[in-house]
Amino acid sequence: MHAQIVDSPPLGGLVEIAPGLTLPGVVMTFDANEEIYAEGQPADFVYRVITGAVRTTRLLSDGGRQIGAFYLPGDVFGMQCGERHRFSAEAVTLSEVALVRRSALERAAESDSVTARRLWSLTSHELEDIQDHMFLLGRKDAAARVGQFLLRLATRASSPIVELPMSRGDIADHLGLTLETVSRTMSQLARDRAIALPSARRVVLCDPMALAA
Amino acid sequence: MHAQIVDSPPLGGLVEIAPGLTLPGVVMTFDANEEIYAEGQPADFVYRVITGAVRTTRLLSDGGRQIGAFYLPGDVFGMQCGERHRFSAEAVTLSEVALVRRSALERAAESDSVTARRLWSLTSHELEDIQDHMFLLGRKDAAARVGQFLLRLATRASSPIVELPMSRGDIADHLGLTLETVSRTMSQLARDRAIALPSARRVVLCDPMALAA
DNA sequence: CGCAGGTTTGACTTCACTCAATCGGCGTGG
DNA sequence: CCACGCCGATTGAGTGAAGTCAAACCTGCG
Repeated sequence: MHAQIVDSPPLGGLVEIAPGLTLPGVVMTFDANEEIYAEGQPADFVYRVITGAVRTTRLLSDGGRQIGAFYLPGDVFGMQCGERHRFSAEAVTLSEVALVRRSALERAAESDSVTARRLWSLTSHELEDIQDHMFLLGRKDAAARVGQFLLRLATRASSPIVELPMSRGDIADHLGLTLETVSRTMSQLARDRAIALPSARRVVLCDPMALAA
Repeated sequence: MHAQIVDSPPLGGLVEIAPGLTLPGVVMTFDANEEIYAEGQPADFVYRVITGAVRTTRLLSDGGRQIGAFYLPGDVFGMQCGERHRFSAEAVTLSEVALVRRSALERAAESDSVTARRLWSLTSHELEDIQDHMFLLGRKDAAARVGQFLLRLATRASSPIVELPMSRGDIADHLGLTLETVSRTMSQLARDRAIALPSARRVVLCDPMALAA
C-alpha cells in the first residue's frame, strides 16, 4: 500500500470537489495500478482526479475484466447513489486524487438547491457519457471503436496529439475488444494515415474525419 | 398521429410521476410503434409508463438502430439533464404514459431537498442500469446476452413466465445482435431446456441458473 | 548486457453476420 | 368455414471480423 496523503494531515484541507464547490477534504497519491477503492466497499467518499488517470473496473464471471470508464484530471468519480461501490477504482498511472466525505457533499446538497442541482448534473452527464459508450459497444466495429476512443481523448486534450496513459489491454477492456485487436486496429489506422504512432503510447490524429466512421 | 389524451383536457389532472411525487400532469395513450418524442426535440416533459412498454432509440450513421432501454409500467423516462432529448422514444405496444412538465419537476426539486434527492436517485439508478447493460455489450456472447435479458425481465415481473412485448428485432437492437442471432439463441436455449417457448412472445424460464452465465 | 514489460505480428479458429428460403400464426375476405 | 396473404419468426448455408494461441519484437532498466 503506497497511497500517501500529500496535502495535510488527517482531514484538514479544502479541495474543490466539483467546479465551484469547495469542501473540506484531502489529496492522496496512488501508484500506477494501485487500488483506490474496491467493488462492494462502503462508498464513504467522492473523488476527483487532480493529476494522472483513473479507471473503474469490474471483474466478470469468466475471469475477464471490464473497464467502465477512464477519468482524467478534473473528472469526478465514485459518486454512487447506493451505499456501496459498484466498481473498483484503480490509478492507471501515478495519480493525485482529491477526496471529500460523501456525507459532507450530501449536507451541502440538502442546504443548497444550486449545489444539489450541480451534483445531479454531474451524475446526469456521466449517464450521457455512458449512453454514448453503450452505442459504441453495441453496434460499431473495431476500427470505429478505437477511432472514437482516440477522438474523444483528443477532444478532451484539445490537441490532435494524445499521450495514452493506459495500456492496450486497458483500452481493450474498455472497448470490449482484445488487446491484440486494439493493437492491430491501431496499426491499420496508421497504415491508412488516419493516425501516426511515434511511439506506442503517443498518437497523432492526422485525419480525424476518417476516425469518426 | 393517434396519440390520445385520456385523462382530462389540456393539463388539468394530477399524476404520480415518481414514487411519492404527485404533480399536475396528463395521461396519453400511444399506439404500438408510435413516436412519443424525437431525438433533438426540446425536453419539455418527463414521462412515466402506466401500461404497455416504451423503447428509447437512436439511429446510427450506418442506418442501424440502437435501443437504449425498454421502460415498463412504473418506469420514468425522458428525464435528460440537457435541454434536448438525446434519444427518440416510441411505444412498443399500445401504451398509456403520464407526462408532467419538466419545469414543474424542477420547481418541486428547488423547493424541497427530499424531492431533489429522489430525482437525483432516479437518474442515478438509470445510470446503474446502463452500466450493467454496458458490461453485457462489452464482454458477453450471444447466449449470455439473451439469457441476462430474459432474467432481467423475469425478475422485473417477479415470475418465471415472461410475456415479451417487443419483437426479436427490438431485442437484437438492444443487445447489439442481429434478429437472426437472437432467434437462433433462443431456440438453442429452448433445446438446452434452459427456457421453454410456448409461443414466440412467451418465455418460461426453466433453469434460471443456466441463463446467468 | 540481459531481463521484463508491454506491444506487435502471424496463423488458425470461431462466433456472429449476411443473404435467402421457409415456416407459422392471425386477421381478412371469399 | 376455409383460403389467402401478411408479417414476424425460424432455419440454413456461406462469409467475414474478431478471438485465441503463440512467437517475435521493442524499449527501458537493473
